[in-house]
Amino acid sequence: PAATVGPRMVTFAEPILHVDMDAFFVEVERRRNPELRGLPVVVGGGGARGVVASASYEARRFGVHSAMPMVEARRRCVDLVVVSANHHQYGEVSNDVFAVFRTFTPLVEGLSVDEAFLDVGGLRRHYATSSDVAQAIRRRIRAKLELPSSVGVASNKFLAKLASEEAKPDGVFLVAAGRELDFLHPLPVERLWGVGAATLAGLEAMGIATVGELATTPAAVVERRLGRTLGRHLVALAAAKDSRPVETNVGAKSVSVESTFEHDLTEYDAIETALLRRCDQLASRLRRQRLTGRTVSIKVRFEDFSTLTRSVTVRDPVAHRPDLFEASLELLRKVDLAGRGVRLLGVGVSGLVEATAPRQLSMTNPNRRAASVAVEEVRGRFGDDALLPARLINPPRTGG
DNA sequence: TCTGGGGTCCTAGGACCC
DNA sequence: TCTGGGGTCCTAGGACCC
Repeated sequence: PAATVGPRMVTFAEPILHVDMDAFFVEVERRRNPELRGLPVVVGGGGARGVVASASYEARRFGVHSAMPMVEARRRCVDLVVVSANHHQYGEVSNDVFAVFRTFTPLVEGLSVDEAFLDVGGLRRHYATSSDVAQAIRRRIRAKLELPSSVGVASNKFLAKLASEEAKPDGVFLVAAGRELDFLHPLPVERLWGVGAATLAGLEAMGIATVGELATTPAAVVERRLGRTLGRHLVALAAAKDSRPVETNVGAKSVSVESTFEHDLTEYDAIETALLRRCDQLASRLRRQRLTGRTVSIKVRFEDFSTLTRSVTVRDPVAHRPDLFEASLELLRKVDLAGRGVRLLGVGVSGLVEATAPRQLSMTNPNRRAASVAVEEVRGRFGDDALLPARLINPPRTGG
């Protein structure tokens, strides 16, 4: 909330910024390796089943975009340079970027590693317009971190988010107060935040192609097809109405580890070992974040891409590998694998509770619990690979 | 095109309780 | 008595986002 003087808020007409880093993973890689500049570069999984996580603008000119299978990306751009992802580093650079945001305002709401909403209403005395704030933020990110970014400026969050797309690459785009509908109504409906493939199909079935057409459709008609919550929400957005405040982030709600095998697994033992490996990784992550959780979930994706999840909620929060493995193995045993090839296996924890009180680390066997605590202590000091369960040492090279 | 990995939110049904 | 309504928790699936 901005300061007030008299009856009027001292703020900008367009106080909301959406800052979005340009081709973030690629630009972080380029900072480390300048030879990548000017080339069609993507960051992503290099394996047969990898996809593009981030594409440089040079690569985009060939029709390459994020989420595209790497095989297809290489087909479209013969000279494509593929760099494997280094998510740990992107996380650290992301912290640097967010630190710059907070030199302008504490009202920062992160949406992902490389984008955030900022409410800069409180900077009215320091800048003539919020677009000036946007330019100052971009300059500071470039000066301190050598990274390009784009900023959308608007009177609310969802318009700012749309505006940052228009700003790219390396620019600022303002949706002026009072001109919102001029900007919004010509856009195709799929540009609305929250409209994906399924919702788009529903809207198309109603003959709605643009945001303007959605805005003139009776709310009841939209709600009947899309459901009350979503329908109401989209109709409001189409009228440029979005009163959601910028909210500083609270803690995560779930932590999970999943990965796709290079080749589908059919042997039950191999699937079980892969599950143990994921439990091991998950335990490490939970330890680093000092979290425990009450609900353990597994995710199984079959060769035909059909996917199922199973979950169980336990009384006392868990975080250590043996507990995670025990719970997830029980879930796996409930799944009818029926000789079907398993493409992906994942395990996760939700219902998170901060790991402070020792009694939250439930284990029925006190000796095993003591051993697990010792393992986590060693890993905390010497790294995650310092101690491994026997069956994870020298694993067969099946990829996973 | 043959489809990653990390998340969030919503819906819906059933159990259970008052 | 054969039948209420609301709240909360749990599970499963799905849409969506980057």
